[in-house]
Amino acid sequence: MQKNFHDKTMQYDVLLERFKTILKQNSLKYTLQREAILRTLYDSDEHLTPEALHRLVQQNYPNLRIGIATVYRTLSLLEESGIVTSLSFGAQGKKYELGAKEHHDHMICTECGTITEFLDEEIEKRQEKIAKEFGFLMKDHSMQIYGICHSCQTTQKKG
Amino acid sequence: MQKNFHDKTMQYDVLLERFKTILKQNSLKYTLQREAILRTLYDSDEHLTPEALHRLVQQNYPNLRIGIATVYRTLSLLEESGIVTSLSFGAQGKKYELGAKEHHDHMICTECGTITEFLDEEIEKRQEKIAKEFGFLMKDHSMQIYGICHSCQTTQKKG
DNA sequence: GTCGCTGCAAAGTCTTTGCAGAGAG
DNA sequence: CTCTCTGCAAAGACTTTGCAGCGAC
Repeated sequence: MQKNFHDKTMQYDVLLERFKTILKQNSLKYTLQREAILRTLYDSDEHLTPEALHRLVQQNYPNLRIGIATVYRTLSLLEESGIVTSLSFGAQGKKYELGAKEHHDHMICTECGTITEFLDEEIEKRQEKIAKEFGFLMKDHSMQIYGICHSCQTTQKKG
Repeated sequence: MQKNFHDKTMQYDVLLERFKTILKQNSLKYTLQREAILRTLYDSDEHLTPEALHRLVQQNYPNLRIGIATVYRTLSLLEESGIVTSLSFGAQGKKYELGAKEHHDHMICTECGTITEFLDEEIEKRQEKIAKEFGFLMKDHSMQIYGICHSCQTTQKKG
C-alpha cells in the first residue's frame, strides 16, 4: 500500500499555468519572486518553514533580491489559492508543502523532526462518514501520528 | 456511536491527586496558582487559549494575583505531565484542553471556530496498524476535520 | 531555612504591515 | 501610465526568560 508521494502528480508547467491563471483572475501580477518561490517549493520534496524556503530561494536565485516578507506574502497567496498546504504541528511556526501532490497524512518523528507521508483509504472513508454523521460539511482534514521513526529507534538507544 | 466527551472521565479530586503526585515526584511545589489553573481548565469544557485561560482564572480567583507567564509555565508543565493536551490548528497560537478526558479527535468549523469532538474506533485501529507498517513507534496522534458545522450551514446561507 | 515559584517587564520568536521606489500589464 | 509588488525596517502577536521577593515544604 505504500506509495511514493514524492512523485509529482502535476508537471511544473501545469502548476505554473494554474498559478498564473489564479493571479490573472484576481488582477494580481506574475513576478519573478512569485515564480522563484513556487519553483523552489516544487523542487523541494520537503516540508519547509518560511525561513528555510527563503534560504533556499536565495541560494537558487542569487541574483534575485528576495525578502522574507515576500516569502510570507507569497505563501499566504499560494495557500489561499490551494496550491500549497500549511501544516502546524506542536512547535511554533508552520511548515508548507506543495498541495499539488495527492492528499496524504503525516507521521512526525518527535526525535528528528522527519515527516513521513502516508495514505490510508480506510481512514479517508471513515472521515467522510463521520463528518456526514455530524451533519458537518467537510472541506479538508488532516491527521498526524507522532512518535519515533524507525531510524531514530535503532540509532539512539538512549534511555 | 456519539458519546458525550464532556462527561469528565475523571473526578477533579483524582486529577488533582495525580497532579500533586507528579509535582512531588519532580520536587516541584504545589501552589495556589497551579491549582487555580488546573481547576479552571477542569471546569471549562472548552479548548482554551493561554490568554483566555488567564482571563478565566483571574475572574474565578480575583484575590489571587496571577500573571500570564505563570499560565504559560503551568500549561507547559501540565502538558509534559500528560494532564493537558495542546492543539495547534492553522491560526497562530495554541489551544489547550484537559487531556484527562478520553482520547478523541476534532472537527473544526472554519466559520465559527467551534470544535466538536469525536472518536472512531476504526480510525484508531488503522492508525496503529499504519504506524506498525512503517516501523514507527507511535506515541500520540491527532486528527482534524475542517469544514462547516451543521449550525453554520443552516444559519448563514451566504454564498 | 532552602529552593522552587511568581509577577513583572524585558527579550525572543515568528509573522505582518507601512512605505517609497520598482516593475508588470 | 497605473496599480500591484517588493525589500526594508518597524510593528505586532504570542511566548519565554531574568530577576528579586515570596511561599511551600
